[in-house]
Amino acid sequence: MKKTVLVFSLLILALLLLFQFSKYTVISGDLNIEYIMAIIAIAFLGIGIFINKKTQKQPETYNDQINLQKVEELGLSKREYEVLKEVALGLSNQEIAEKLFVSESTIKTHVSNLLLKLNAKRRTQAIQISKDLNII
Amino acid sequence: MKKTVLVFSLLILALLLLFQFSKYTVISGDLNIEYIMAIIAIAFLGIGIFINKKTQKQPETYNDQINLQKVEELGLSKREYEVLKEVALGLSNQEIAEKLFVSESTIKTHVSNLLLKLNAKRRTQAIQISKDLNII
DNA sequence: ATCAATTTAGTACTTTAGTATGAGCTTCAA
DNA sequence: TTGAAGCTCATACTAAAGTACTAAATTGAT
Repeated sequence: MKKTVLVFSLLILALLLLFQFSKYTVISGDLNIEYIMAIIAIAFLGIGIFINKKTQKQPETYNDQINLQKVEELGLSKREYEVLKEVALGLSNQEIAEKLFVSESTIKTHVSNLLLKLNAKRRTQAIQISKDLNII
Repeated sequence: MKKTVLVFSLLILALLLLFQFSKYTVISGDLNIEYIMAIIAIAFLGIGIFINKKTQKQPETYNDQINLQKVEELGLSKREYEVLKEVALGLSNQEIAEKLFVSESTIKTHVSNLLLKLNAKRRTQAIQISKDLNII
């Protein structure tokens, strides 16, 4: 945000300076009007490209966005989904329990339910299925 | 390539048209020079952004090639690497054993060794680490 | 307010995973 | 040919994961 403001401020400044410059040169007759036009055109073409580059986000993950709709379709509850993500991180039930401040029993229950909903036999399979469905 | 030629042709055409237009308006005194400058600036700013968008390539998959060199660095044997891939598919030791026509003991040995080499505590963690290292 | 779903947690159990160790067999390079 | 490395397998463990219940507290919508 701050960068955007800065860039636009500089842009406006550049525009104003160009106005002054063009006015001066036209009046004094030093330069042909075509040259000024060309300079402005090229300069702003460059600025346009520059701005675009800067504001362009890294596309990285636009094709593997997490499909939250699928999560709902599967009937995964908020907590189950949360646990699933921890499982995929490679944590044990005990570690997940500590991370989420609940007992290991609770995590076991969640994992068990989540395996049913994902139609997986093991947590490793659940990870594989989840990746295929783009939900993690 | 064809598109690039087309875009640049249109650009040059636009530039020439602008020159003619500006010359006409300056001579006839219809418009203030500042307005013309502003129009040119904005127009070429837009063109710059447009060109940049069009020429931007999709980075797709240059970062997820399997890094076999890393496999060697880790000291993973051929068989261990094979087992690792099956583990990542979500198979149990028994299932992997059947798939590779060996006993479950053998798979357990391989998995145990592979966890050591990957510095993982569990197979799920091994999957996560392997994905990070781009070896699966 | 009430009902359904969610979250929590427990017990008791079975299954799977993982460790440690020893050992036979094969392969391949020094 | 000897030795290191890799693959195989076994036994005997311990640890972790997963199942099958039951049940209480919480939350959210009708």
